[in-house]
Amino acid sequence: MPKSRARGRPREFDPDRALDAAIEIFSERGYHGTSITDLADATDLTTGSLYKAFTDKRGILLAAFDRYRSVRSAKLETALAQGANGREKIKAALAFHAGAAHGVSGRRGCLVVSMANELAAHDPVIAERVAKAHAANEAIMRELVIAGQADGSVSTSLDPVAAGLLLLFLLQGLRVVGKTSRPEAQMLAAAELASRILD
Amino acid sequence: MPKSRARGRPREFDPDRALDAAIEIFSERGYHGTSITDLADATDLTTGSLYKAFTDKRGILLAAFDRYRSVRSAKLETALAQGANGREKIKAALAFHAGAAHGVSGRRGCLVVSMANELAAHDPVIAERVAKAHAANEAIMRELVIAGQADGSVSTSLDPVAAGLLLLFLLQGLRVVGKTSRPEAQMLAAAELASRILD
DNA sequence: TGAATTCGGAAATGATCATTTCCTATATGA
DNA sequence: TCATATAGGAAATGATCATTTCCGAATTCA
Repeated sequence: MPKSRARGRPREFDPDRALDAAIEIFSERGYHGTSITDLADATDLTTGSLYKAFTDKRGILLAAFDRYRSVRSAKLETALAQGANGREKIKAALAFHAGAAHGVSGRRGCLVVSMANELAAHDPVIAERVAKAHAANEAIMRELVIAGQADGSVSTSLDPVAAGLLLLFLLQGLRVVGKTSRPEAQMLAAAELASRILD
Repeated sequence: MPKSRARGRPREFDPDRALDAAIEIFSERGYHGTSITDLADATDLTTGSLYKAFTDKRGILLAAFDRYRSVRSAKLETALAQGANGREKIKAALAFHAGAAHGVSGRRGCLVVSMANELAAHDPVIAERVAKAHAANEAIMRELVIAGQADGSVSTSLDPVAAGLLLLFLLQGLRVVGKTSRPEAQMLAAAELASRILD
């Protein structure tokens, strides 16, 4: 049977579109630097509609954070699929993040980094989501190291746990430095140099 | 001749002490997350005294930023002096930052990272100071690579420019991940693994 | 068709914010 | 000693903030 429609007047806007705008603005200005009016302007919605859909400002952030994560994860997955072996996949991940850490998207910044810095110390829920995001990326890198060791593209003398965390540091640091723009080639060259730890 | 005292009523508080409190609170809560009342409470001063000494909220931040940089730089210098050669100095720098990226100071965070994320995109003056701070740390790391190549502790196949930037990514990333606490040993082991790029 | 429900939207609310003002206190310099 | 200048401190100011309220519109269910 087809799922029955919701009860009252149907929502006229796409919440995901609104969250995409929220992601941009929260990433660039931070949580406290963004007002509901800013969000209403960016989404072309009234504050009432935002409150009805997301409860409050923090609700908008939480939803935006989750969407940011899922969108970025999907894009990373396709980038990783390009790599033929563990080492190549690690280089693809580094290139993926370096690609986001320059120009417009570089200056906009990463929402995970932004929330880690601004809110993690005082908001346990945000802290947990940030920690989960970090743990997920760390795990991806660690598994790529292990896969590379299995396929012979990564040295077996490398500790996968420490290497996974090291690569996480790198990914996050790229986005911090990227806030004050650098040429793409420079970011990429430095990031890919990290593959030397795999020798 | 002894420098003559200033004209009016002498200031009763030590501005550097006030800035130390401002550094802590700005690092932890961010600029927009910190109110003048918060600063007045933390410094045991009235808002009037803060405004007389630092002009406005942004002036407090700017002064705090400069003080943070000079205090941290001095501590890094002494940490580096421990290293016998280029490689050891690089490991000392990594250990120095890893040491700040866990526990209480880890959760407090780095003011440079915080300002890069929150304000660099919209405040050109802050952006320039952040860029200068990054460039300074990058230069230190680059020069250590070059010194290591001269003393034989670092491979000459390494590009010092790219390596300097890579190490900067690492230092900043450490502070981001450190916001959601990790055990010191874990941070240190991962950070020091970066010395593999020097082989 | 009509009761129930949710949405869109504008205006109102009360809190908090950065900053200023005003007054008193304490110093210098002539 | 008195004019000048700056600090300390409390209270006032006006703007902005997040959130709520209220009302007309659009939809479902019986």
